[in-house]
Amino acid sequence: MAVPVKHSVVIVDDHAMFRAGVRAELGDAVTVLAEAADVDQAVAAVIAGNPEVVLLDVHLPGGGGAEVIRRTAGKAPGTKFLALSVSDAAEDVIGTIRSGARGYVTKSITGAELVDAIDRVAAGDAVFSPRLAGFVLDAFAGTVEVAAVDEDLDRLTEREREVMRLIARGYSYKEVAGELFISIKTVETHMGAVLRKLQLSSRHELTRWANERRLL
Amino acid sequence: MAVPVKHSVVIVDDHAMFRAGVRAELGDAVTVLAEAADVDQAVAAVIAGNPEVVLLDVHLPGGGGAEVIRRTAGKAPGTKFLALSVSDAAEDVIGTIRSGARGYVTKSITGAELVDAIDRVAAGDAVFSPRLAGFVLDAFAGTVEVAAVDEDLDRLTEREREVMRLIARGYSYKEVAGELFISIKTVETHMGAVLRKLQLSSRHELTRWANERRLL
DNA sequence: CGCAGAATCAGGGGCGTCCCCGATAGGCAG
DNA sequence: CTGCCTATCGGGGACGCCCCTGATTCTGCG
Repeated sequence: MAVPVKHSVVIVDDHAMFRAGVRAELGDAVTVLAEAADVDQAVAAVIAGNPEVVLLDVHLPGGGGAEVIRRTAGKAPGTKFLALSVSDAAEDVIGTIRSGARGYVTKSITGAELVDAIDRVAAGDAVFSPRLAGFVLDAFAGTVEVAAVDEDLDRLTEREREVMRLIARGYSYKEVAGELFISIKTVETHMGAVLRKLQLSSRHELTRWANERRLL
Repeated sequence: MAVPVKHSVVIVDDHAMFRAGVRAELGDAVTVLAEAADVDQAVAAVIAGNPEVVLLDVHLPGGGGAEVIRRTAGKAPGTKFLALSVSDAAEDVIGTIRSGARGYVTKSITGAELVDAIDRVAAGDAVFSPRLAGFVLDAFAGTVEVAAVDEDLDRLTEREREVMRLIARGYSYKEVAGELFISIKTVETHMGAVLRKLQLSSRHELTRWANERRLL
């Protein structure tokens, strides 16, 4: 697991203690060019240092992490942004990615995982915490990276999607049957197809799956 | 600003990077006996080390910071708890104080301020971030909503609360049984009591109930 | 000591969930 | 016409969830 190059990074977070923690966890695996506590400092540090990767807090005084990306656009060639946030809310994730971040990980990440994420972002990969991948894939349905999961959804027939929506809302099989004027057995058949096609194993997982994609 | 004694502390937070940051910011102003990433580790560390002050994250896997205070009650004489959280929500603040914390500061605090807060809590003072003081005063002036939730919760026994938390997170009865080293039948008994006492009728309603009250 | 509460467990039953094995009927492309 | 997909059903089974009636042990309290 040798790391051939030490990437240059700028750490942006309004909590000094968290910046210190990131710095300590990264150790000498990367070169920390600068730290910044707000948008103005961050913009200045990124333009001045032209780092390979910027570790960017989403909730930041002065306009948020997205503002940093906007104001440094074109002024720091090659710099990539990796969002690092406590928030796993869909708005935050999608908003940050739309602004141009190449990855989004939560602060529950370990130091080793963060180093790996930095390496991958620097190499051009998109990096996301597993739980957040759904948000991004849904928001960018139609782009190349999301083709795999989007195909999962497309494989559902119209009827299967109807059943799926009701089940995800908490309806029992019997209630779905009454709602769609079909028998319970037909509902079971459709649900079996839904779970198989989406690679899920229970209605509970389906509820989470649908919630993550804002399908309700 | 001379600090005559180095207080002993235990740092409890589920983010390793934040723990590292706190440790770095505190420097040698205090003696860090141990770190803990969840409720079980925290309880063990507090009882084993009997620290003067516990820096306690509010949102913690395994029941939250309040659970740590409850489970160490009477087992760590002289130990005081200082909540250290990103959240400034009234429920979090009040709930933590009700559980027995002697102070509550947000993570935007500086290292020097945190050292000062630790000193004051160790000396017996109550320490609050200025914006949070209002919440605490309001709570002791008599708020109804928080009390209502507490009454419902208080009717549950300790074991019932453990079962409830796991079920609300999506564990099956069998998984809960394995987690708590008891039989499925016992889990069913506890769940029956939980649903009856909370006037709910299914595990799905329990999930919503818990989510609405931020008990996860 | 007797009583109450808490925690542990068993058996059995009704119903929901998920799966397997089928079947029939209609639409549509090769 | 002949598959192929889709939608619609059925039987039956395994297992999970929820409720019921029991039971034992331990602890604390008057």
